[in-house]
Amino acid sequence: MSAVKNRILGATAELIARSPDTEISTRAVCEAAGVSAPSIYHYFGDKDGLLAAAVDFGWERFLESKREAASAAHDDVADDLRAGWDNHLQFARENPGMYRLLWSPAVSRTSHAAGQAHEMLRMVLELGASRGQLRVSPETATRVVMAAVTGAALSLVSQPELFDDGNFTEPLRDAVIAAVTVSGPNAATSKPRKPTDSREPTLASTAATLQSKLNSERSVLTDAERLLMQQWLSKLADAPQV
Amino acid sequence: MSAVKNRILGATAELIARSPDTEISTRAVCEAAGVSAPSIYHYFGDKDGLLAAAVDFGWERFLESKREAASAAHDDVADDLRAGWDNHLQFARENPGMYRLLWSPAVSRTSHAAGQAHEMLRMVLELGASRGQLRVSPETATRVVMAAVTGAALSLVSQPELFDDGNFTEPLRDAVIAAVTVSGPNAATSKPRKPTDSREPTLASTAATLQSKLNSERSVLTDAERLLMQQWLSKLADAPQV
DNA sequence: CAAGACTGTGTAGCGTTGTTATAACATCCA
DNA sequence: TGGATGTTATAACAACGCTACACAGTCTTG
Repeated sequence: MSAVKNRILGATAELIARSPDTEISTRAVCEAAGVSAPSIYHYFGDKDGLLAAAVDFGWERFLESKREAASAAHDDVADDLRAGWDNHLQFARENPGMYRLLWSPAVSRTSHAAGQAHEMLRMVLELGASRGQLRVSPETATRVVMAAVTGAALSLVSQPELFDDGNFTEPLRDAVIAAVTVSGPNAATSKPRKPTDSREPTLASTAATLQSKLNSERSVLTDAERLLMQQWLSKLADAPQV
Repeated sequence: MSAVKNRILGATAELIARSPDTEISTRAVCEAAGVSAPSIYHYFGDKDGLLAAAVDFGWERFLESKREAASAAHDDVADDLRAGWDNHLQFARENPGMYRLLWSPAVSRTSHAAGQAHEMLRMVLELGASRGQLRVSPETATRVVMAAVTGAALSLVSQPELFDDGNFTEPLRDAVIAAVTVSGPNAATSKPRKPTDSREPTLASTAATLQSKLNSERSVLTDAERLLMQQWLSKLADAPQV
């Protein structure tokens, strides 16, 4: 690949990472890369082609760095799914600008990154299906997991003020994985949920109930007591069930 | 509201719906609405303001038409979640352009639609939590459900070639709902230590339930935290109901 | 009733954007 | 050496978001 092409790609990636609103101009790319306008169009056709190439570039580098660790190394497909989910979220956190670009109307049709991720996930799931570890078809499982993880990632990078604190990705991840896989022989090592009699409230659900009641009703506690208690109730309500 | 403002808003909505790539120009809006450029800036400040207003407009109309049907009409919060989920997906399917716009970098910071949806969901979930139907805190449940449904909706409207056929949204929906709620329509009626006439657990009864569970099960709290919490739970459980 | 203030709209134009026609430059094979 | 090919720069175009300014309508105020 041409050195100039790589320089343009690198400059674009850096500008995307810097720009908070993911809106960069071709002229800024030219200045940063030390080339002039027509070079971009010579190599990438148009602006969308450049952005798509930059997204593919970043995505590919990330996948490359994680491929050996992530790809189908486990006996239980649930472990593969967990690893893939976490990697996906890691990429989104480290490259928020590029991740949002992936869903930009113009780019999403020209970039191959999303399709690649989809395809990789499907292969992992088909392997799991061949072992009888899937509760639904590999196609459906791919769509379910992919939609959930992209939703989690986009929420994180796109509305951090609503989603950043707290830990909502793990419950979602485990719920999705539990929904598409059968609990295999190794399910003991990975506990999505404690199999309880579901009509009986759990420690966590009771804590959640008390939490809301404590907010809405007057009680004998002082304000300071109530505040500290709310913190602990949150911990209890969101803690993984033991 | 000014008639001209509404005309601009309607023209913008129609252009968004027509344009496949969600990229419209202010000049096209002017021509379609029969006004000239400065009017847009007089009413909406800038282009992002116009787009955000258009998204809010469409979103608000959708919410209005569905509000009475969706809002907390059921005894089981899981039914509310199912209805809300389906409504959310319906809006995305009917207004794909606007839905994608909701996640556009510039618009998502100026539009209130996403925040409104988040808030409505949180209120539904807090009501469910007060009935003891939630497995996690309302905040976490809101984030989990919201991330999942937006992921499903965005996948549908943004990559229909990968997601449109087949039915992946229902498994995802049910998995998420099962993960954040306790199952069973009467999950709230499990026996507290201090039984009351009402089928709904009281603040005192919930505190008592948590107290016993906190003693018998391991939790994430330290010993000191648990001890102090037990004292406060005793106060709550024994306090006269207000 | 008249004068001014305010609001809303149109005209014209600014600066910037994505994009391209054209030409100069370098490199390589004959 | 000489053209053929691939790559880069100059300059410019059309369309864009946006705004300064002037004019028309309505409302307040004396």
